[in-house]
Amino acid sequence: MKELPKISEAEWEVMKILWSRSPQTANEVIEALEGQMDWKPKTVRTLISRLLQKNAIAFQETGRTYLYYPLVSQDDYVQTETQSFLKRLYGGAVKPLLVHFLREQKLSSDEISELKRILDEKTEEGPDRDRRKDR
Amino acid sequence: MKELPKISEAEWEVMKILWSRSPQTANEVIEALEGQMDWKPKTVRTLISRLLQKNAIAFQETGRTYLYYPLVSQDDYVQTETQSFLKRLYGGAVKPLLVHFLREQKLSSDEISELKRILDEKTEEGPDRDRRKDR
DNA sequence: TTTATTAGACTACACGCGTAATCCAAAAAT
DNA sequence: ATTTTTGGATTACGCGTGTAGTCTAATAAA
Repeated sequence: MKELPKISEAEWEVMKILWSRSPQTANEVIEALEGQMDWKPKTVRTLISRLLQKNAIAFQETGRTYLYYPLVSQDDYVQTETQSFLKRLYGGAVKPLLVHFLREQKLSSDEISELKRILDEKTEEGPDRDRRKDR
Repeated sequence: MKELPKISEAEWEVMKILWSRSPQTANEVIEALEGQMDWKPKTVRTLISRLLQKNAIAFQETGRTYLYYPLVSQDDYVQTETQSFLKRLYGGAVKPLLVHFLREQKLSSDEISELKRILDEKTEEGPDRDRRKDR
């Protein structure tokens, strides 16, 4: 039940960098974002500061510079965000979203096969398992 | 390629009311939200005004009051929002999200069956169809 | 050693959003 | 006819966010 700090869209970009590798200095983060985000270095530093305030990241001091690293896991985030997104747009129901995606999106045969496999697994040992051998 | 106006979270609640039935007067919308959102009537009116400015809704004048109705479809919205959400959190890849959901969420046996059926359909006539009878 | 650079801290500022309150003209009530 | 109510328009205000710039102390360069 950890309280995940709210991370804005711009801040998210910084987090992705730190999730992909850490710890990193501000300059490394700035460099990593270069060309992809078109932000001034100061802008990135502001985002880093805000993430610090929010306790989304922390740092180890090494001499005059800091080495930043995430305090929250990307997985936790994706999980939480997905949950609220789902609630907002689909009223919390997973199935409509899945149906939507399965229908609309282009999936390769391989992907379809994999999804089927996963569904099969769930049929085997899901929590909603009906104890009969259905099918 | 229509430019969908950005709708905030609070505004979304108003939109849902109007999508569910329209046209409606401000008071009807206010009433519909009552008990569920705990907003002062003025707050709802503000949201309505902002949606007007954004051209997300419009109205027909009838005497002294207005009858509001949506200018954008919920489907378009869900579609667009889902797309950007997907991009933000899953790097645009649908499969990871689907896998995530299929794994984490509790789906009933019935739902699982339905999803399988949909996948089967896709196997039959998908655009990526590999012409072999993959078993 | 004096000067220039740089990292991080602090400050800035406009816009969107949540959350209303005030103002005004018209309609309804008295 | 005068007063009250009410719908819509306008205004308010603090917080988060995007997007930086300035200030300061310390380090690096000259």
